[in-house]
Amino acid sequence: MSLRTDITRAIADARDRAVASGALTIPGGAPLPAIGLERPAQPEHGDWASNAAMQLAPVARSAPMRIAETLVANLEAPPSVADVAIAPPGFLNIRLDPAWVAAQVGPIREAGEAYGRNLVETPRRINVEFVSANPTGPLHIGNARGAFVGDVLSRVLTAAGHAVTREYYFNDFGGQVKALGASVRALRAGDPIPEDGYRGEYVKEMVASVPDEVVRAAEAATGDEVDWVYGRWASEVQRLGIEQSLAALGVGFDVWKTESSIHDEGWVSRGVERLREAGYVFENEGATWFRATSFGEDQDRVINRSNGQPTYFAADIGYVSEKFSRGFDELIYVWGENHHGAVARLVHAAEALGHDPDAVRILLYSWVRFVREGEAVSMSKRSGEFIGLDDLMREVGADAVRWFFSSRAFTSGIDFDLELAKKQSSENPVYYVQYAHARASSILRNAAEGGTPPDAGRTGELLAHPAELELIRHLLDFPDTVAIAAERRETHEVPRYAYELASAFSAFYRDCKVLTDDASLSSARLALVDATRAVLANALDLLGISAPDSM
RNA sequence: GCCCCCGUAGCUCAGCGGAUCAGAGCGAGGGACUUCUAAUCCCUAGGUCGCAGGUUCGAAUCCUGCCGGGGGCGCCA
Repeated sequence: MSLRTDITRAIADARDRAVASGALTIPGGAPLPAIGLERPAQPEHGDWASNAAMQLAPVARSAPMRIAETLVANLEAPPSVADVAIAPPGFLNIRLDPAWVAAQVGPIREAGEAYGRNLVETPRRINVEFVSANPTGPLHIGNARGAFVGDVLSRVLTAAGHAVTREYYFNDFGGQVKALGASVRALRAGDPIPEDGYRGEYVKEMVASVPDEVVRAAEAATGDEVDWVYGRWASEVQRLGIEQSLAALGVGFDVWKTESSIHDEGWVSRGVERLREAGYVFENEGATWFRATSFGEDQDRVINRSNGQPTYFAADIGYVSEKFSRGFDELIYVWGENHHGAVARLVHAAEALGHDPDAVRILLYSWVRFVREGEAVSMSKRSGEFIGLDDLMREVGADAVRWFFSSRAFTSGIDFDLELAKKQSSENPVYYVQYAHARASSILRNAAEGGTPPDAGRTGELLAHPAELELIRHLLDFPDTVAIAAERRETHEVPRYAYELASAFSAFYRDCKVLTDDASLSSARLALVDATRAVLANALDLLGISAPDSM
């Protein structure tokens, strides 16, 4: 499937043969360690290197160098491999056959958009829920990270071959909706906004456009219901705005789910009933509780409050059932780390409902600290003090923002300096990658005008320059990059890869003139340019970033 | 008090199921444009990988303790 898996498998086979023939003994039948394979930094260490012998040393109770020799003696190398050298303290340094490498241009080019796709042997049905910001105001820059982490992760999982459903969950049921409604009511009446109300400009804008039927419904209502009437209307307005903002960012969703629908369709009551039958629910002090302590948590969790209102957790119980009922193999939740406290109870509730707890994966991304000229910018919808996501995209640019968020591990807390981002916008590495794509496109255009067609038929013999081979080796890395990112549910390796590919292409451009008097060589190099252009486009597509034909 | 992330070059961050890892981008200094796109390329500078122990033949990477930053520990979401 990929070079990495080919070579790894060959080493594993060599090990197994050695064990079968008695050349390698594993005392006590100890479990075999995984075979590590990496791209060495120094070229003299080959194209790939494996630490398999050193990993095996403790379980085989033998010297790494001797094991390495045994592995090499039993190795049936794939055609891609030219030779395998042993280096102290026991590395296998693997060198690829340059002619084989050069001959891969054709297959990569033919695969085109399909290259680096459908890599997994067993596709899974995966639900990715992300953003899920409350519909109490516009998206602000605090929501940006979740949006791009979820979006890029979904793209990578899809590319790897999984069936991904992207989902947004609207909390339209909780007290924050009532608080939003109370703010609208207060502003309309000229009263002060309640303590827990919302103070943003957008609330005032909404107040100016409350439809007549909403006003009539509110006038007909009594007590708290007045706030709910305004709140339901206002949250629906915000919800539409959020959908538009996300669409403008290129962040798409397949399913928009509301908390109220989870309640209305009975998922919550049925879920709680199932938990009750399983013995995980009890009543105490007028409230209904989930016995989280059965799963090692330090306290039990309230499902229904003593005032009769369900908690957010109640909806989570219903929602997790509802999601599994749609046949997903895995549920991914992209949450901000402030939800850390809710992780254990959700996983345990899923387990108590009879689901595989490992199928519920919660990815917590760390907070972004937004800084403007050294000062932290506070972000609060209630105070109305925040920077809109739409504003950020206008200020800094969508491609630069996407690159910024997708090139960092989501577990790292990061600083986002708004002034610096604007200043460095033109220096952003994303443009470097796009530029490489534009440059490749330009060469292909020139060739087409000059009547030189790309031809990958003889690249195996015609392409041998170090810069050519290095570029092709990078192209060959793409499927592994996608597969590893998908497997780890970590996508920040993709921008890094894209940058390195662009860099290898720049070196090639510097060292190898594509359009020359030698028609055969030109055609072969054009095929390489075309393959590179396609892979750059594929990598950028994984990030949701455009691949321009000219800049 | 307990739990979870994080601490690596001036800045922003990779690397962290050990070895063949001291890395990238930006910034700083120097150089290359009658070009298949200079939004590019080449060179230079720089870090006791927070601190202290431990495990190991070998630790940025694993363990323990401290220090520092962030986030949790609600009948809030």
